[in-house]
Amino acid sequence: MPRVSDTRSRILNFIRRFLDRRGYAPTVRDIARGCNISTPSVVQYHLNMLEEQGFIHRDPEVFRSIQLVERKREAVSRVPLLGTIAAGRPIPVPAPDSWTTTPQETLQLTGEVTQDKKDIYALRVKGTSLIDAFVDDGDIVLIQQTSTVEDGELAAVWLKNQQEVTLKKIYREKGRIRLQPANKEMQPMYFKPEEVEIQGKVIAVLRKL
Amino acid sequence: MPRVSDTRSRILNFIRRFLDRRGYAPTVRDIARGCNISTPSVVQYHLNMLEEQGFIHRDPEVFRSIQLVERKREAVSRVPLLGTIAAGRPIPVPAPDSWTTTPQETLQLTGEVTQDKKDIYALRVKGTSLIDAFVDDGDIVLIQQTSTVEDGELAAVWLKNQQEVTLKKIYREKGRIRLQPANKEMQPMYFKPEEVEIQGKVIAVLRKL
DNA sequence: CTCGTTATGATACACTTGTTCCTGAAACAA
DNA sequence: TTGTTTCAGGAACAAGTGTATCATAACGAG
Repeated sequence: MPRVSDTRSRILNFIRRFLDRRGYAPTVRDIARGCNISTPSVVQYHLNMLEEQGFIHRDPEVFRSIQLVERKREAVSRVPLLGTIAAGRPIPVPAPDSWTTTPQETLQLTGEVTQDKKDIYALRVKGTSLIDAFVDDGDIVLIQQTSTVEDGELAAVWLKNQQEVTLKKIYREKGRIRLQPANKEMQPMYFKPEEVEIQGKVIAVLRKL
Repeated sequence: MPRVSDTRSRILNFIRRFLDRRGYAPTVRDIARGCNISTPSVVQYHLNMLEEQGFIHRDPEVFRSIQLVERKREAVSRVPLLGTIAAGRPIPVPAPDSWTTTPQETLQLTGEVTQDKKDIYALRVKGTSLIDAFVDDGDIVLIQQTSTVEDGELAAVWLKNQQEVTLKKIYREKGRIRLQPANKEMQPMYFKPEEVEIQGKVIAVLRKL
């Protein structure tokens, strides 16, 4: 982390305040006025330095394009709440392109929660069929749509014979698949590979009270 | 919610995509190009309509000042992670002013998760002593520091005699306090009012996998 | 049909804004 | 000294940009 000169930290703070209060970035002349700098060229000079040092990002020639790198991690992504997950119903898995177009309920979550994963969606849990995964009625499950699940990861699994969905840790063993409940006191279940259908990977569980 | 014409919803979607991808708002000419509109004046016309209908906000004469009203709630707040919650240890409850001063681990969460509550902090759960509240080892519990808890709310409770902390729904009955596990199959416990100490209210539970 | 509303189009103006080029001061090392 | 780096100030340019004006088309209500 390079040191920041006095003027530059004043500029950074001004950008922060400006973004918080106005919702968009300041121009070089806004900064000049706000930091008692008499000319845009000085601001331009410091902005170039700040960009070199990795504090901000700008798109050349684009007005009001200053972005704070420190706020990139606070990026809020909108996770579509696609439906409910219940014992006797398969997980609804629509086409990814319909996620953004269809106006539906969305959760606004930080990367802190989504862990910066892409292609994730949320489902609300209905019923107490998932208590062996410590997931209660009303909880929200964040699922990453993926076909490849590592051994030991918590997966959303559709059991074809039982016509039932569960959340279990998955282990591939010779000739069979072991589904291990998160609750260590419960026994694992074994299935043939063709009996289970992996719907996705559970990224997070959110319970709002 | 007023109806949105076809062109206007296309414009709205374009603004959404532009904000997501670039981090700042488009100009009227950006929108014109992106929505196959031949002239800025048409975009201007629709932007005025969208502002009247309350979908967007603009600062007059300011470039790239379009803001989506639907995204006003995305405010990110930093929630301090104050320590761990374990069976045999009381909940650490430091003075609120030390939350902001001491540099510690913080979670960046949207109002979606914090439910816009104030005075909240987070604790990481250690051990499986809270499984009767469907809270597993490693989960993060968001707690609002408050002395008043409504009946039926999930509270963080310190049991003085047992020297133990639990998360239970609290009910005040005549001469005693009933602590009801979230797990409906488990039996409630009864205590004298002076035996329990309410530390706060559980706002949310977050499990990252 | 006529009329009013709504939507689209072309053009132009005035201002905003990023950028560049120049000068110069201050600090510091060789 | 000399040269280099960093920072500040002034002025101006070229392009970007919000906006206004006028004209025209589409469309439904009466």
